[in-house]
Amino acid sequence: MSPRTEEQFEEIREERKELILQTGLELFATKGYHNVSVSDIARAADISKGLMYNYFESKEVLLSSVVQKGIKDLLEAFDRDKDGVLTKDELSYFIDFIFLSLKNNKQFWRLYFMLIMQPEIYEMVKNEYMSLKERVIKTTYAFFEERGYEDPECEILIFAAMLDGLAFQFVFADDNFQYPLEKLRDKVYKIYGLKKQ
Amino acid sequence: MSPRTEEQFEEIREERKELILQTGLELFATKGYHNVSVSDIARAADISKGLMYNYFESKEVLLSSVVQKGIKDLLEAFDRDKDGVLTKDELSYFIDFIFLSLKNNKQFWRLYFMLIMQPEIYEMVKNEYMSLKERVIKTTYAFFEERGYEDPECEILIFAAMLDGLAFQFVFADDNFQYPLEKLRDKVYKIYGLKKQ
Amino acid sequence: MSPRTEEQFEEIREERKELILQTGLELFATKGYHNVSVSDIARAADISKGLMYNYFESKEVLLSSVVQKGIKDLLEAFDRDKDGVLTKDELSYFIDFIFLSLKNNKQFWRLYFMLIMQPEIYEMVKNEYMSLKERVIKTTYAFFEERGYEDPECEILIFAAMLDGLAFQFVFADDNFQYPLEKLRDKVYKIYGLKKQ
Amino acid sequence: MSPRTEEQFEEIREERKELILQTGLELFATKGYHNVSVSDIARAADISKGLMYNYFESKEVLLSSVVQKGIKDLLEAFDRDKDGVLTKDELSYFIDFIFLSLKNNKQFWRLYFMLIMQPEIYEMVKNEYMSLKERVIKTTYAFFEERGYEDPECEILIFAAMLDGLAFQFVFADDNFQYPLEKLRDKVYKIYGLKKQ
DNA sequence: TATGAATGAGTCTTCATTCAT
DNA sequence: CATGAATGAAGACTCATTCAT
Repeated sequence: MSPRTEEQFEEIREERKELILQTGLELFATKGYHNVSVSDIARAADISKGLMYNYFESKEVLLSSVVQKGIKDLLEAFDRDKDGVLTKDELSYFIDFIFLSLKNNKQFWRLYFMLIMQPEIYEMVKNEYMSLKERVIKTTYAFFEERGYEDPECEILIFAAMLDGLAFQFVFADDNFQYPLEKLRDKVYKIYGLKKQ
Repeated sequence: MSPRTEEQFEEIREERKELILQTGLELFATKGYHNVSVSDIARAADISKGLMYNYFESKEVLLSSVVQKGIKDLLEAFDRDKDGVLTKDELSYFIDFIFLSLKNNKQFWRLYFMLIMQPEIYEMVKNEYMSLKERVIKTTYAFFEERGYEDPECEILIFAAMLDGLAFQFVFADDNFQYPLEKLRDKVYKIYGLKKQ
Repeated sequence: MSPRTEEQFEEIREERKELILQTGLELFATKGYHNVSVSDIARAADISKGLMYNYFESKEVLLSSVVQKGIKDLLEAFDRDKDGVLTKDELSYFIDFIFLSLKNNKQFWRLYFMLIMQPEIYEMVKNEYMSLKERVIKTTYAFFEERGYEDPECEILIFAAMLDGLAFQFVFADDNFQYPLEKLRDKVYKIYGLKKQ
Repeated sequence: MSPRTEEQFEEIREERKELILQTGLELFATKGYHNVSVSDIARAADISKGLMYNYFESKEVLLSSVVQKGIKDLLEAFDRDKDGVLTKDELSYFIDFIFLSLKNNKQFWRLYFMLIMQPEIYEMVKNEYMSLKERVIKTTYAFFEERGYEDPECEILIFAAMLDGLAFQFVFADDNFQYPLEKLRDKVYKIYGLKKQ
C-alpha cells in the first residue's frame, strides 16, 4: 500500500549500482570497452537495457565510474592499511601492497592498462589517474632521496617502469602461464635492499 | 601490354599497399582500432574505401597486417644490424636496439601495447608476437645464465618487465613530459653491469 | 472514516488532477507534446511518474484532457459572460472576447495551434474542436446574413481567417516584438463597422 | 571497369538528394516531424536507412534542408515571375502568387506552419524564415504607404494575418471540405480595392 | 585497377508504461 | 493514495562491406 521508504529506495539503488559497476568492470576488463555493448552488460547483470541508464547517464559514464571506483578503492585500501602499520619502511609496504592488489584485483589492473591507452577514455579518468600517480611518486621519492640515490627522478622512473611492467605482464600473461608473482616481489625487495616481510 | 607494364602494376600495388599499411598504423596507433573507420583510413590515404578491400580482405586483416609488418621489420632490423656489428656483448646491443626502436617507432609500440590487450585481436597476431618474444628470451637467457645469475627465468621476467614498463611509460607519457630515454637506457646498462656504448 | 474524509479525498483528487492538467498545458504549450516526457511533467508538478497514471490513462489522454478542459473553459466563459451582458451587438462582443482570451490564455492558444496540426492528435480532440467552431460560425453567420453581406459563408471564412491569423501571429510572435493587440482589435472593429467599446 | 565519372556521381547524388528531400517533405508535412522515423522515410523513398545519412547529417538537418529548399524555391519563383510581369500593381501580383503557391505547394505550407511552432526547430530555419518575411513586408509596406493608409504597420499585420489565416485554414481544413480558394482570393482583392486579374 | 553509392546489421539511448511496496 | 525502480519497444545513427560501373 504505502510506498517504499526513502531508505529502501536508497538501498535498492546502492545495490543495483554496485551490481552494474561490477558487471561493467568484468566485461570491460575481459573484452575491452568497445567490444562490450550495453546489451551485453544488461544481459550479464540480468537487468534490462534501460535500467543501466537509470543509474548511469551513458556507457561512457559507466566506464568512468568503474575506473573512479577502482582508483578510489585502491587509495582507500592503501590509506587504511598504512594508518594501521606506520612502519618506517614505507617502500617495502608499498611494494607489498601493489603485489597484493595485483593478485586480488587483476581485472581492475587489466582495465587500468586498457584505458590508459585510449586517448578519448584517458581524458575521462585523467584526474583520478593523476592523483593515484602523484601518490606513488610522493611515497617513493622520499625513499630514494633519503638513501642518497644520485638521481631520484630517474630512479623513480625505473622503479615505476619495473612495477608497471610486472603488472602488465602478469595481467596480460597467457592464461596457462603461471606467473610467479611472489618470487618476483622478493626479487624487487632484493634490488632495493629491502627485507622479505 | 609489354612485360614492363606488368611490373609497373606490381610496383604500384606494392606502393599502394605500403601506403595503406602506413596510414593504418598511424591512425590505429593514435586513435585506437575502434575509433578509426575504414573511411577515415581511405580519406587519410587519399584513396577510395573500396580500394582498401582490394588489398586487404577486411579491416581486421589490415590491422593484422600492420602488426605483422611491424614485427617483421623489427626482427629484420635486429638481424641485419647484428649481422653487421657482431659484438660479443649481445645484451648491450639488444638494449640499445630496443631504445632506438622505441624512439624511431613510437607509433608501432603504442599499437603493440594496445593490441596485446584486446583478446580478439591478440589472437590474430599471436604467432608473430610469440616469435618476437622467443627471440628476446633466447637472446637474454644465455646472458643471464653465463653470468651465473641464480634464477635466470626470474631475472628475465624482471628484465623484460623493466623494458616493457619503460616502453609503456615512454609511449603513453603525457605529451608535455619529456621522457628521458637516454638517461634511462644508461641506467639500465648500469644495473646489468654493461658499459655505455 | 467519517464522510468528511471521503470528501477530502475527492477534493485532493480534484486538486491533483487540476495541477497535472495545468502543468501539462504549460509544458506542452511551451515545448511541444513530443518534447515533453511524462517524467518532465511529474518533475514539474512535483509528483511521481506513477501518480499521473492514477489520474490519466496515458500521456495522450492527458493531452486530450488538457485540450478538452481548455475548450470547455472557453465555452463556459463565453456563455457566462454573454448571459450577463446580452447586448444586441453579438459580434462586437465575440471579438472582444477572443482578444481578451488571447491575452489571458496565450498558452492555451499556442497549444491549440500546435495540436490542430498533428493529425493523430487532432483526431482526439476533433469533437471538442468542432463544437467550438460551430459555435463561432453560428454566432457570426447570423450577423453577416442580417447585414446583407452577399456571400456570408465566404465572409465568415475571411473573418475567421483574420482572427486565426492574428491569434497565430500574436501567439508565435518573436518574444521581443510587442504585438499591438489592442490596436488590431480596434482595426477589426472598424472593418466590420463596429464601434469601439 | 572504369569507375563512374565525377559527373555521373554528381548526377546520382543530385537525384537521390532530391528524392529524399521530396519524401521528407511529404511525410513531415502529412504526419509531423516527430511522427516520422528515418525508417519511414527510407521505406517511402525505397532506399536504405543508411543512405539518408549519406546525404544529410541527421534527421534534423534533413528537415532544415527541406524547409530551406521550400523557401528558396518560393523566393525564386516569386522573383522569376515578377521579372517577367513587372506590373505596377505589385500587391495584386503578390496575392495572386501566394494563392497559387498555396494551391501548388500545400505540403510545404503545412510544414511551414508546423515548424513555426516548434521552438527547437524554428531556430534551425529562423534565418530563411526571416528573409521570407522581410520580403513580404517590403513588398506590402510600400503599397500601404503610397495609398495613404494611416497606420501602415497595423495594416500589414492585418493583411498578413488574413493571408496567414487563410493559408492556415486551407492547409489544415478537413479533407472533405472543399476550401473555396479562388473566391477568397477575389474577396481579398476587393478588400484592398484591386481588380481581378 | 578504382570509385563511392548503397546496404543493413548492430549500437546507444529514450521514454511511456507497469507494478511491487 | 503514492512512489520510483524496472521494462522493452522503438528510434537515431554508425560503419564494415558489397558492387555496378
